[in-house]
Amino acid sequence: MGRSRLFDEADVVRSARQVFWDRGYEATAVPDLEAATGLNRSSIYHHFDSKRGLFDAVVDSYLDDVVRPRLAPLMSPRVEPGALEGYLLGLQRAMLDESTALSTNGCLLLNANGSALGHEAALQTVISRYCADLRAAIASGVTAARPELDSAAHETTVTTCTGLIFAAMAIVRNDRLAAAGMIDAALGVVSRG
Amino acid sequence: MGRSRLFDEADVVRSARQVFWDRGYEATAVPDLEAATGLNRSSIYHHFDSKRGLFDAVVDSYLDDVVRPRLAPLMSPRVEPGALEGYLLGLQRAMLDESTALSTNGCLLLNANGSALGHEAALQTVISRYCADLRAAIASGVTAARPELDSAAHETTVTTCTGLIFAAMAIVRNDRLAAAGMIDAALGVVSRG
DNA sequence: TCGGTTGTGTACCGGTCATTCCAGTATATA
DNA sequence: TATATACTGGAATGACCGGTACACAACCGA
Repeated sequence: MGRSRLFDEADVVRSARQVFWDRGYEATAVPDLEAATGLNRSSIYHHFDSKRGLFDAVVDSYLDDVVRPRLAPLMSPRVEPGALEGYLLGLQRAMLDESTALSTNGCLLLNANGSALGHEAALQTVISRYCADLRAAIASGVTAARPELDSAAHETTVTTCTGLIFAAMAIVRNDRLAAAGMIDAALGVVSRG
Repeated sequence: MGRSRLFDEADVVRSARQVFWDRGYEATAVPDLEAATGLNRSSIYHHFDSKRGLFDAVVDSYLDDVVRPRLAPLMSPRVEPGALEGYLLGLQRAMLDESTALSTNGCLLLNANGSALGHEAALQTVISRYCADLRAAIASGVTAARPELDSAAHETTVTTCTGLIFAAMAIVRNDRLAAAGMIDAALGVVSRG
């Protein structure tokens, strides 16, 4: 059945992810992707069809490898009372560690949302689902942490907590400490408010 | 002293602002700017030195014409108790009105922060100052609205309110109603929490 | 060993990028 | 009116963009 590929697709997508995450879609050139992945142009186009095709694979891997692992404890059928606090502390820790892509670049999808790609229907759908999933996970965490809240207070707490996470991811590129402060505020809202 | 210019600089920068705001810096081409401003390439380069020079002028005009007017009631020496609520309601109204650039594009500076320009020192400085000014304005508004809060509660309220504004601006492109919900949460935090 | 199939490398494509040059035009001062 | 100065239009610049064509290399099943 022909020659077998010489690269590991997951590795390639991860390398490409770093570049897109760092520079954004528009500012990333195909030669940058060649250099980062070690793949030749023709291989990239053979396996991913286009620069955009590789970006779509990167988005999938971002959701699978970056977003979901962190969110997993909040998406299980039985959520621990401390799961949300654990999630927030883990996020804060990553944001304060300047060696992580999260702290230097924020959220790949929120960044894309603010770029020209943010007006594209296909990506909008992905981002909408991402937001909905994140919000649902936070809601589960709030339910587990604060089961006594009435419906309105629950809703407010979820919105505020989710918003502070978005805010932290939007600003972490510019000011890590400010982002950490947003997460602190989220921790406070969950535990006290 | 030679020929006088045939265009109004404020008009030109405002037209360019719409394009940069909509597409982001990288995805905006000089021909797009020619079409939007009505200026020829040579005039653009003569007056603004470069695409980047025009973008810098656009950033200034964004701060002067978009950000500061809204924030003005919160930056005066005497801030009304209802000033922050008024600011938040005005922001929410603009975000729900699909004909505004704010609702379709979010914040020009936060979008730039998430693009490749976000790694550039010069723009980082501008964005840091913007964040600091916004936070200071919110702090004045919180002081006026909730003078009874102790220092810690004041700080938490300011952080939460500022964060929810960032969150709303980060997500409004994708989901106007979600953004409006964030502002609602901010209103709740200011009035009750 | 051999045909068919898949993966990879080199070279190239037309198009567009930001930028520059320069000739020519308009105007303010002298 | 003369001249210096500022502004503008059009054409051209080299570099780079994303994408493609094609030959060859490697490997599978037979």
